Amino acid sequence: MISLEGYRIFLHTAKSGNLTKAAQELHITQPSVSYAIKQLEESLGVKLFNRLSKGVELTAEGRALLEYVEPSFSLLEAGETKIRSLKQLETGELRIGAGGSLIRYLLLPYLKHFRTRYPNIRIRLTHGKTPDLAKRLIEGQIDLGIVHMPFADRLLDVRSFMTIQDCFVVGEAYREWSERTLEAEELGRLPLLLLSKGSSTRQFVEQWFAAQSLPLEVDIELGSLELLIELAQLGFGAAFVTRSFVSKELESRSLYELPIREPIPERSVGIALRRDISLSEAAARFVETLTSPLP
Amino acid sequence: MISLEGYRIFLHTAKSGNLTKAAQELHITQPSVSYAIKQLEESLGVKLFNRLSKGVELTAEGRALLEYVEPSFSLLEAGETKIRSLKQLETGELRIGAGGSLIRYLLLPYLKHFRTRYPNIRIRLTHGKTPDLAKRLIEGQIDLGIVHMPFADRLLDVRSFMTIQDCFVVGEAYREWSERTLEAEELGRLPLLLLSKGSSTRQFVEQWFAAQSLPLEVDIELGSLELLIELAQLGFGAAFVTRSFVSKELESRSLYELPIREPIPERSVGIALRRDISLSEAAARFVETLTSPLP
DNA sequence: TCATGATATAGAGCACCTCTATGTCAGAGT
DNA sequence: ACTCTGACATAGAGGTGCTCTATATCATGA
Repeated sequence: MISLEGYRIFLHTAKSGNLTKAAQELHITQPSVSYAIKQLEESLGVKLFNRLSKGVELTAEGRALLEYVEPSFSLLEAGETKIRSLKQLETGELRIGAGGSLIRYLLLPYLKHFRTRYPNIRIRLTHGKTPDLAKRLIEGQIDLGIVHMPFADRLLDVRSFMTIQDCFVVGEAYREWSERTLEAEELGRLPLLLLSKGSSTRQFVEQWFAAQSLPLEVDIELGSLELLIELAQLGFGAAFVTRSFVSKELESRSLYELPIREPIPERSVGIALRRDISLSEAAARFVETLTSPLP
Repeated sequence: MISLEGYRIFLHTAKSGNLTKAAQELHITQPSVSYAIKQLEESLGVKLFNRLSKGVELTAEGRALLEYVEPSFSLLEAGETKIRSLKQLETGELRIGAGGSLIRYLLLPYLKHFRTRYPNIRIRLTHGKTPDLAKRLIEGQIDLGIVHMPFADRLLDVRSFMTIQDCFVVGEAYREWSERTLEAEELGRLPLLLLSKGSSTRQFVEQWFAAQSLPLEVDIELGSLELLIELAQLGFGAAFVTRSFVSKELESRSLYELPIREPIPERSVGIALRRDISLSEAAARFVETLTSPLP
C-alpha cells in the first residue's frame, strides 16, 4: 500500500519545486523528503520529478498526479476545517424533542440564550409525547429529549435537571377560594381544568388524586396549556399547572394559587439521552446550557 | 500533524461500520484499527464513532468528516489509476486493424509520427476487411479499426476522421484520355483495373456505376493496390484509386487523372471503437494523433 | 447463564521514517 | 580555472510510533 504521507510530501515538493524548501515547510529534513519522494516513485513505478541543478521539476506523470493529489488534500483540509468549526459550534445542528408545553414554558429562554450565543447552529424542535420522543431518540432522529420525570428506558440516560412544583390556580371569579388552606377533597367542588389524557402532567395529577383515594371529575380538558391558563383566568375553574409557568400571571394577580393542605409533590424535568452514543458538540453544549443557570 | 493513514482506516471503518471488518479489509489487526481511530479522534479533538455493542456508528462529526474524506480518497485513487494508465505508454501496446490499402497509403505517416512520439509502444497491425475488423474489435482483439465509411454497428462507435476523393488514373499509354472531360460511359472503352470483390472500394465503384445504370466490365482485378497502381503506370488501363494515395505519381507524371463529367462522390474514412470500453492510454493517444493534423 | 461477537487495553517488538554527516553535481562569479 | 554556493543523493544510526499477540471488558441474544 502506498504511504499517504508520501503524497503530502509530494504535494509540497511539487508546489515549491525544491526539496529543501519543502522540507522546511514540513518541518523535516531534506533527506527525509528525498527519501519519501523516492519511495513514492518506486511504489507508483514512475518518475515524478526531474532533478535539475536548481531544484526539481514535475515530469508529465508527476503533473498528472498532482492534478489529483492537490484537490484531494484540499478536501481533507476542508474536512479538518469543518470539524474545527463544528467543535467551535460555528456550524452544526441541534435536534431537540420536548413534550407538550415544555418547549414554550420551560425551554424557550434556554433556546433564546443558546441561539444568541451560537447563532449558526441550526436548531430543530420536535414536539411529541414522552414515549414518542424515546423512540426518536433511540432511532437517532433527535439528539436529546426534554421529558417529565420519572421516566426510564434501558437504552436511555435520563437525568433530572430542574424541579418543578405544580399547583391549582383560579381566576378572579374564584379568588376567595385562594384565601384559605383547602383540604384536597374540597377541590372536587370546583370545576377542574386539566390537560388531556396522555400527557405526563395529566397522569401526575391523576396519581395524586388516586393516592388520596379521591375521585377525579374533569370538567374541561385541553391539549394546550396556553388555553387552559386563559380559561382559568376567565373564571372557568381551577387549572392544574406548573407554578413557574404561570409566575407572571400570579404576580399580576390575574391568577391565584389555591393553598392546599396535602402538598403536591415536586416533580422534575429531565434530559433524556441515548446511553451508548456520545453527544454532538452542539448537543453537549446545550445540555451544559440547561444544567447551568441562565444569566 | 494528523496521520494520513488514520484517514484511510477511518474511511474503511466508516464504510463497514465495524472495526474488525475494516481491519480485515486493510490486512491489519483489529487493535491497530482501534488505535488508529483513537489517534485520529484525539488529533481532531472529536469523537468520530459511537461504539455500540454490535459495531460502530458515525457520530454527527464523523459523518461530517466522511463527506470530505471519501471524495478525497476517491481522487487519490483516480490519480493512481491515471498514473498506471500513463505508465502503459512506456510499455503498452496499440493494436490497430485496417482494411486493404489504408495501412500503407493512409495510416503510415501517422504510425511513423506516433512511433517517434511513443517509441516504447508496441504497435501491432492487423489486416482485414471491414466486417472482419468489426468482429475483432468486438472480441477485443484490436483496440481500434480504420474503416471506409459508411459503416455502422450497434456495439461500435464509428467516427469519420478524414474525407477522401477517388478517381480514375491511367499511365503514359492512355495519357490522351486525360486531356478532355470524359462522360462516364466512355470509361467502358478503357480496360478497367479494380480491387478485388469484397473490398469497400470495389463496392463503392460498383455502386457508382450502378447509380448511372452503366454496366461494369472489369478487366483486371487485384487484391493489392500497389500492384494495381503499377499496372496502371505500365499502361494496362484505368485504375480506380483514391487520389491522395497516388499524389506522388500524379505529380511526377507517371500517372494521369481522367477528368469525368459525373463527379465521383467523396467518401470518408473513420475510426471504429468499441462503444462500451474505455480506450487504453496508447489507443487514446493514437486517436488524438489521427484527429489532429500531422506536423 | 453462557456463548458470541464486538471494542479496549497492555506490553513487546520492530519496521520505517527521520536524523546527521557526507558525497556529488551543476552553475555562477571572480 | 577555481571555488563557492545551493541543490539532491546516499549511508548508517537511532528512535518513534505503529502493529502485533494476548487478554480484558462489555452488550446481546439464545
